[in-house]
Amino acid sequence: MTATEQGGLRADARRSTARILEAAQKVLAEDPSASLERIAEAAGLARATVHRRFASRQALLDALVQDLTDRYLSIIKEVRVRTAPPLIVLHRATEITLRLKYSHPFVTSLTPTHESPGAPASHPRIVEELEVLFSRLHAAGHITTPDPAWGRRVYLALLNEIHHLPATSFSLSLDDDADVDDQVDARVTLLITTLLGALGGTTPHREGEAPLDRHIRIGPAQP
Amino acid sequence: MTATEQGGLRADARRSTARILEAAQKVLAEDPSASLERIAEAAGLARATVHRRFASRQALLDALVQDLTDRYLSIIKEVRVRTAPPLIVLHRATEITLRLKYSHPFVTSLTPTHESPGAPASHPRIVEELEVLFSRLHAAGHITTPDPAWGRRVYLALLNEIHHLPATSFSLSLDDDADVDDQVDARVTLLITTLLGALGGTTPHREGEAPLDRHIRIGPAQP
DNA sequence: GACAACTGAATCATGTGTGTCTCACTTACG
DNA sequence: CGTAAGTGAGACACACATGATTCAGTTGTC
Repeated sequence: MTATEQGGLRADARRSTARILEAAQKVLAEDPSASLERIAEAAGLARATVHRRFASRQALLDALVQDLTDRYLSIIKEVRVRTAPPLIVLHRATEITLRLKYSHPFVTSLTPTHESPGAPASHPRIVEELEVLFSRLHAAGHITTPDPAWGRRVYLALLNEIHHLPATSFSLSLDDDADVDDQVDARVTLLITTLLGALGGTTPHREGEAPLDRHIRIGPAQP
Repeated sequence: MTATEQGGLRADARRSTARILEAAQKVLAEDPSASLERIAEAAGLARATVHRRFASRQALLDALVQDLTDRYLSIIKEVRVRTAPPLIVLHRATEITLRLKYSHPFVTSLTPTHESPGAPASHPRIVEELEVLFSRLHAAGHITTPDPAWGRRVYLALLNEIHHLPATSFSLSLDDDADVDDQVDARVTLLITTLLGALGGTTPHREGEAPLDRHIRIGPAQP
């Protein structure tokens, strides 16, 4: 059900739609105006099939967004935006979002109004979650910026930036799974450090200090 | 000479090129894939004329970039990137860049490789100036981030973000000249405050404090 | 295994943008 | 003022993406 309501379709038809969506990701990520021909080719299908599964180009794009939104909303539940400690939420949500940006590079640059640069905002529920998170961060004192909208914008901008940051900055290959995890962790940390510095009253990243450690207090008191 | 080497062209021909470039700005800013037809219309000229002045669509886009780069490089000289106090440089350069982004909204989103999101980087000399500025900021202790590339990226991202920030955040109309100045000043201040916080060891914007005052020391000592 | 569903390949229609060309006209400039 | 340069309007060729349609062959499913 991740891929936009598949009705009483036959198994191979479902496979086709999935392949098309996946291929569209890759191709459109490199060239947002790529033709359906090229998408079909990348999917190993005939162009006619693409037209059969999606009534129009726009319908395909919509399905792409829908698919991503579905995935995102289902994953983001685990983060417990309203109850978990806000810095934990920030960390986990960032990680999830970043991973999604890596696996679905195109859709994340599809925000209809480019009110935000290239982030998976747009969807009202996602924006809402963001607002909750940031008001909680503010209430907890991790953020002191008066304008909450600015805070969210900075976050999304940095998210985008950290996403496009070349891998060489972290000097690791992208093939190995473990390395990918390291990549993500390093990026998330850098992003959060930067964000809290940008918006917060705290003084982040003085040489070799892990800033989260000073903010996060979980579980029973430590002696 | 601001508009790409005009050879021995007649006066009206030069006017046409200027009109086309100006119209292209407006039209392409709203729709980057707008047809030459629409650009010609916006310029009050026939489509044929556009083709006469610019051999191809790509040539027009190149001219657009060239034009902006020329303007930018000529203005940026006044900033004295290498000699003026780095925070002053940062402030003035930001203001200039922001104004340019307002008056030339399209080209600023034309960076060929989207290595950076929508900033007027790309051109090697501009990148170079940026590097100088940031290394000076770092040397002066205003920035403590180890990775200089990340600093530049954050700056460009924030620049872009502050540019697209809706005017309502500052509650002023965009028609009056004075108001525009206020807008720019407010935005530049917010950007620099955020940037220094994000990258620096200093603690920025605690309620109602003007952060620059703590960093900038110009002229003779104050009693 | 039979039938329905799905696919591939090929064709056709349509729309749209680009770029060229011509010709009557207007405008700049010496 | 006269000539050369520039423009507007229209026609034309061309490329390319989208979308519909048809039909023979393949594949899922009951």
